[in-house]
Amino acid sequence: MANRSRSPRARAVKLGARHSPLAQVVAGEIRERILAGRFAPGERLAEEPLSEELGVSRMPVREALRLLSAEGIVVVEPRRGASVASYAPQQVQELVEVRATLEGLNARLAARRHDPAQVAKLEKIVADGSRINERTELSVIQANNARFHEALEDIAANSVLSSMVRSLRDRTAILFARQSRARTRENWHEHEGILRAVIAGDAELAGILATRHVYNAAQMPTLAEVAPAAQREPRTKARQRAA
Amino acid sequence: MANRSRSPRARAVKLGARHSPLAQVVAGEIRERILAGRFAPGERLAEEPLSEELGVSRMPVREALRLLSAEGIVVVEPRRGASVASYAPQQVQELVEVRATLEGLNARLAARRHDPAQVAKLEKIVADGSRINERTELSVIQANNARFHEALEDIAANSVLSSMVRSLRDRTAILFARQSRARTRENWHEHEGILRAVIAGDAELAGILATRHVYNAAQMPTLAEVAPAAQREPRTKARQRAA
DNA sequence: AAGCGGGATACTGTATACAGTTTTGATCGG
DNA sequence: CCGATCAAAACTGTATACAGTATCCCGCTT
Repeated sequence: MANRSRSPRARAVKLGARHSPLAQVVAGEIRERILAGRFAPGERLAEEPLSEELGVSRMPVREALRLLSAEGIVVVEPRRGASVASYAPQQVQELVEVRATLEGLNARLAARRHDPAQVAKLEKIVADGSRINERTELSVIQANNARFHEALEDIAANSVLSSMVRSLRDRTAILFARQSRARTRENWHEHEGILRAVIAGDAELAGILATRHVYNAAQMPTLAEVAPAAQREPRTKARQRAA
Repeated sequence: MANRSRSPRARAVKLGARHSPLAQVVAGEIRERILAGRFAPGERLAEEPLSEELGVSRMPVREALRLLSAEGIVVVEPRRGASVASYAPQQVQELVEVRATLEGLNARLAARRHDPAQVAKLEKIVADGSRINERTELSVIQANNARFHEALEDIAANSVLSSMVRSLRDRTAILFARQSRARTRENWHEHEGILRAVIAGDAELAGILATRHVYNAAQMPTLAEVAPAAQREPRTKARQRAA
């Protein structure tokens, strides 16, 4: 009963009115827009305009923004509010380093625990993937990528790792969306290689491939390639380098 | 007696009244209590009681709880509110795996970028640390540990990595607080080894030592030592809360 | 005695209100 | 024309209000 007078908030799309955690719904909506590029990096996300547009009060929006901030795709500054995260080259490098490492761990874990049922799923993904090429529709490619990652995460079975990697993927996704198109084929070949290593149970290889895959996608040199600092070479104390 | 005939917000310690981001202050307060064990794992953290106790309204408390939830030391369930995170053995294992990997990366990065000024700082920490033993006051030990970690993070200079590692440290801290006492000396020796490797610029070694250090502290076999694909259960979905 | 309503209670989710701070914009002086 | 100044507008931070849900306790039924 008591059908509330709908005066307060009745306009706009009424994304509210759902009986689920509103903040999450709102977060999903905003995340989607960010990842789709409808909100540009650096753009400010004021609470009130958003709340009006989505037809909810400021509180769920505020909470959603904090959520996204925890995911790293939004930045909240003390008395300035939220804006879409935009990463300086330095930070991109940082993100990639960490993500490469964790994707490596993920693949290694997956390979270690390979069980028959899961392997079957992987085989299927490999098969489907081989049909992908540069002209494949973007959404199909993305769907396949998503399946690849999900399957690997499922097998690795480390929820802590999963959530961190996912966050890193979102953050880098903002950046590499462009290049990914051109790398479609290599991309898939690399995925394939990783899957094969996992299927074979070769943890070491799977890890290395996954790590390198991230660096490749970022078109960035791997950690090992970058630093000649401590190379093979008899240990001659700490070598300061003037260069 | 639904009457709250008290002046709006006048009692309690008045942690508010600061002109800084209240939610952060509150988060700090709660975090401290959790890490100090004043809130036990699993204990529920209702918003209203907390807000009364801290002398602020529910909103900053709510926000603080979400913050802590992002850090992983608090869990927020849809219509049940927040409670102190409590990890099942399975998840502890997961946390350790990830943390070990990231601490390894951190040490490797630090070793790679070793610059003279920073190295001097490390030398000092090594020197101070050598005076530590089982009877050293806990706070001193903790301070030294903190310095160790901070210095390493500073040198590694990867802010993304830093924040993730820090979160993982907090989460595991809840668990290993106990054992750490007994391991004081080994602990320090291991730190020392890591620092020496970093000072020498031996990235490979520093990484391995740091990774192993985490597994040791957790008294858990390293990834490599675990029997590959030994025990495997069909991946139970999620642990439902019964009762 | 043990399970079953039924309601009081305690909290969470969301909305609204208001004070205090940035940000913006426009006016005035150089 | 450009820069400084000040006030209005736009937002954030925090408080309070209220509806809707989980919880818990207690008496009732079998």
